[in-house]
Amino acid sequence: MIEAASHDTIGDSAYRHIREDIIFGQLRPSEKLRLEPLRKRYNVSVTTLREILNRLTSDGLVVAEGQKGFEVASVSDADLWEVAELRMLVEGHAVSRSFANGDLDWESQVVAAHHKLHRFEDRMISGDMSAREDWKRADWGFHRALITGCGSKTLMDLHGQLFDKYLRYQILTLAFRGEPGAREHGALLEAAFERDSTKAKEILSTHILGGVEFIINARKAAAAEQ
Amino acid sequence: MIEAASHDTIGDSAYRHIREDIIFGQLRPSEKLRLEPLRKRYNVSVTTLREILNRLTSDGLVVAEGQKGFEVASVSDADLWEVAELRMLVEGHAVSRSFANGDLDWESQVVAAHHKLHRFEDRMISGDMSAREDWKRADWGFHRALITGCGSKTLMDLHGQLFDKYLRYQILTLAFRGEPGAREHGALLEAAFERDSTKAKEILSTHILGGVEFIINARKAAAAEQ
DNA sequence: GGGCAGGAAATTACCTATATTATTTCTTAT
DNA sequence: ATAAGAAATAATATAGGTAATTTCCTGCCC
Repeated sequence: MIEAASHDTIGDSAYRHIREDIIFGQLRPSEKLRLEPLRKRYNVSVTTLREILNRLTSDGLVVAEGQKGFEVASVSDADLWEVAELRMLVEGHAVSRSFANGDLDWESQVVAAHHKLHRFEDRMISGDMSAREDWKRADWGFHRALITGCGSKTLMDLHGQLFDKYLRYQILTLAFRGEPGAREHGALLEAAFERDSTKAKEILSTHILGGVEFIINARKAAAAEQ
Repeated sequence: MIEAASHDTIGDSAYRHIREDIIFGQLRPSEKLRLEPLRKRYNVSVTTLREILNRLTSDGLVVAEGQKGFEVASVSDADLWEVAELRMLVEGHAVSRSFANGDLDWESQVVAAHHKLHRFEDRMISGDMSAREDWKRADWGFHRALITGCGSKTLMDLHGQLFDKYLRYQILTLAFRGEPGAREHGALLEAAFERDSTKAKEILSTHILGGVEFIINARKAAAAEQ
């Protein structure tokens, strides 16, 4: 969920790789990140690896304790709530700004992003779960498109951080809510046309809270199966 | 503005040191951070130094470009606006949550923090500018105390990041607004007693916007002097 | 059997040294 | 003056080694 830059070092690309592996669950929550095995897995030296883990620590996806090394940030319902609440706050604000500033180009981008997302949603709803990762990327793309008009890089970066953390929970629980989520996306598109940011914020809150509830139920079910 | 942990490594303490030096202007905005001189200055190896700079990059206080190395994040009026706006949003939200949850212990902490701040403000207003750094720390302490009741670590961390960035602008311009700022702090304390979060948000917005205006004027004046 | 010491093994944090690669600066010829 | 190429500089990446800490194992005692 981070764009590749033209000038990037080995460290940068390994950083993105590890970051995605955490978000997409290849590296499990609370998993101990031993340096030697990881170094081999990502084909980098210990030094470079440590630089990467330090960055991820500042991102909040990895925790480093004393001299005990690194591990993947843990997950909990409480943390999910915190992340979701902040996402509502920040994304809601960004959407307002975007609606106020966005021009026709922006509007077109939003339409394009929604179209793409909608196609994937249709496939998912009709039972084809193979495109789950692509669908998630399209979801990310649509929500990003909605806020690109906000005109604040700081705000966009912050949103990216929060969205990624939220996304990890969705991926971990394989959560696809189906039609309700898709309907909300449609309603968000409508609100964008009308530049009605109050309405958009409401939908967004429903959307995110609905997602949290869904994820928490899925987590409960998974825990009960143990 | 970051608490020292009991178990900290050389890297951790150097990280805090460099961070403070950026925020307090010892390392100037846009300053190129050459590895060899810095290594000597902070008594660490290149390896450790690079780990630290990578962390600061994720914090947004340092930027790393391609293979051109690191430099201190630049400053601009536009960036200040972005940071200030986000601080209003996040701190306002945190204050609401804090007012809703805070118990008597919390209230007492707020009183204590305000008392300390008030003393420094008196000294500053009467012309004694020697305690500028202490005053800034007390300012930080008061704003932090107001939100400690929010009950969300994610939110507190995020606020810390934003406050630090804002603080750098204040320090860089040696900004002390005097009585208006002090009055607003008093009003915030009052709002805390009354648990009136709407009022607190309003005061906070005035407080931060007033600060931004003051800083931008000071920056203009400094630029004109060149 | 459960808990608790003590020591061995593993792991991390940190440093130095070195190779490689990219960028910047300086030179030189046109 | 300008463009091309060479030299110098600086950043990235790797390896290897030391010291300190943590973790794990084993035997002992209650």
